[in-house]
Amino acid sequence: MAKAAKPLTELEGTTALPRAVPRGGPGVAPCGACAVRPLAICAAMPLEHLAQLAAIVTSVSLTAGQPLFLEGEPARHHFIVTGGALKIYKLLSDGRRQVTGFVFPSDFLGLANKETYAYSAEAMTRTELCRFRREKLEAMLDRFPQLERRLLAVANDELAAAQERMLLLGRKTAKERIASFLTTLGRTTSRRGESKQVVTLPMSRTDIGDYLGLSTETVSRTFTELKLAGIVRLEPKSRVRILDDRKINLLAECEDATLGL
Amino acid sequence: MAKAAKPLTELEGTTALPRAVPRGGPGVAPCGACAVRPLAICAAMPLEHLAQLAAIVTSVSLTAGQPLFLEGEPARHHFIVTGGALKIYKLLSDGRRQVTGFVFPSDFLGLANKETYAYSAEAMTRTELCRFRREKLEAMLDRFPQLERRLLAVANDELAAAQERMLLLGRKTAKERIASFLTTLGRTTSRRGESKQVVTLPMSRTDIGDYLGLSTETVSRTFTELKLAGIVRLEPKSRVRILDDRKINLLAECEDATLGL
DNA sequence: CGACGTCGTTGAGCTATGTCAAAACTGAGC
DNA sequence: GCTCAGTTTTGACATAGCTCAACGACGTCG
Repeated sequence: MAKAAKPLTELEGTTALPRAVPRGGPGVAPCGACAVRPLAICAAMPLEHLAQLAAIVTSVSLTAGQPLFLEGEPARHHFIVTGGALKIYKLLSDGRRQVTGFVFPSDFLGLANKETYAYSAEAMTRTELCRFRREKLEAMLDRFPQLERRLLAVANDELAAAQERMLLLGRKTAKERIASFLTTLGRTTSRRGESKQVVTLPMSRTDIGDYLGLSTETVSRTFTELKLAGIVRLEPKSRVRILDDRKINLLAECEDATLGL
Repeated sequence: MAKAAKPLTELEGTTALPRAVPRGGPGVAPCGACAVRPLAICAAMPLEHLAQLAAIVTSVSLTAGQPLFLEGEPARHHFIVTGGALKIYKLLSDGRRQVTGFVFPSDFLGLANKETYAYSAEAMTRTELCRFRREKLEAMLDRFPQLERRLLAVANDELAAAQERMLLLGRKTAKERIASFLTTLGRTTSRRGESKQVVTLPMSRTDIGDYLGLSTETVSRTFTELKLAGIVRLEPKSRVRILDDRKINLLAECEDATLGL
């Protein structure tokens, strides 16, 4: 849980506090050398104008558990994650929580927001991000249609993923949810080059439960079930090794399960 | 349920069948006179170039129960609904179904699709749509950045709505789901000018169940509960009258419940 | 206008998953 | 290596919502 750390935006807003968090201003973290650029929307930026992007970015970093922003705050920034991992979530007034997504390096963070943030975002590990003032990034979109096109594609993908999640939340059993979770996470981490057989879970059981619409206990029990069935092995450091690819994909029941991937 | 009618795209694809369904080609349904344009993305089209939009549109109509397209088919078209109502849904291999959305006049239909449709779409009542070949609409986006900007805004809104639905599906009780459903539907229909107190439900109890992640029986029971609690009245012609605005908003627990609207 | 098929409602019992509580593990610091 | 706080796992029990089944309402079509 959040350790009552103040959200970044508050720390910085209009106050004159020492800027503890941003690590560098324009030019300090040149986009040209960015490791996640090929996968991020920045890849759509024409190389010769990359400096314009670098000129409006601020690099920020968060420690585990630190909120980036809270639902309902004025949405002043967009972000691109360069390292670490965050969760985004919505709360009900009595504390029930739905984690609506996990955000990883190269992901764009800021869609779905209007005047205010539509959800809260909190770092799960030490996290690095590029921060853009909204107006400035949007002006950039005007100037570089390729960038806007790319953002639309990202929104499209997220929309498709959201519908997949609705199917999961509305109609899948606990076992299917966990299986889908593992295969989907495996697919996204392998997109960034890592093995698909070993999935690292930077989030707690509670977060997984709140993501899948289950209780912590059910998540835990279901992991044990999958373990006893020989489908996964639970390894140290929050790693899960997928032992039986076919079975877990069958359980996950995503259309692409039949691909046997 | 679908009456085994063939999806529109099949009926028309490359075959030489008489085009029974499209009601008019370019120019026949001039965008200038379109009743939903002010609310649809077409509103972002500069008036003086509206003819270009009209030039690439085909008007199609569906009868109740007729599929527009099926999940997995090549996604050749985008649509804008001009009349009626559709449901979009995803299926699991054993027939479990998640209705991921209802689509009403002025809504854009086509986001979230990649090469193939990410979900199936089926008319719930007699429905009229404008149909655009994907490439052509996308070429239009290139030419009219305002249009693309508008589409991005739509995607944004849908993303926010999707997250709200995840909260509903993952964490709300049956009563809260039905209450949220009614208030949200009331809000969208009032956007198109109708009363907010009387909500018309063009969809069956089964559809509502598949939309909210509940069984038909639970939907039905919950409606009766709300009725007995004096919160709604069930009227003929699938209408629901909201008697106690405050209570239903409290139940719905959407952040804006506190607005008392 | 009456019969039929579909859809919605109600009832009764079942089960997957939630809740509460305690035990076992894990990792950070000392 | 030991301790402590937090997390995960396991257990026992409770329950919201599901399933199966019957009944009722309603619109449609002959």
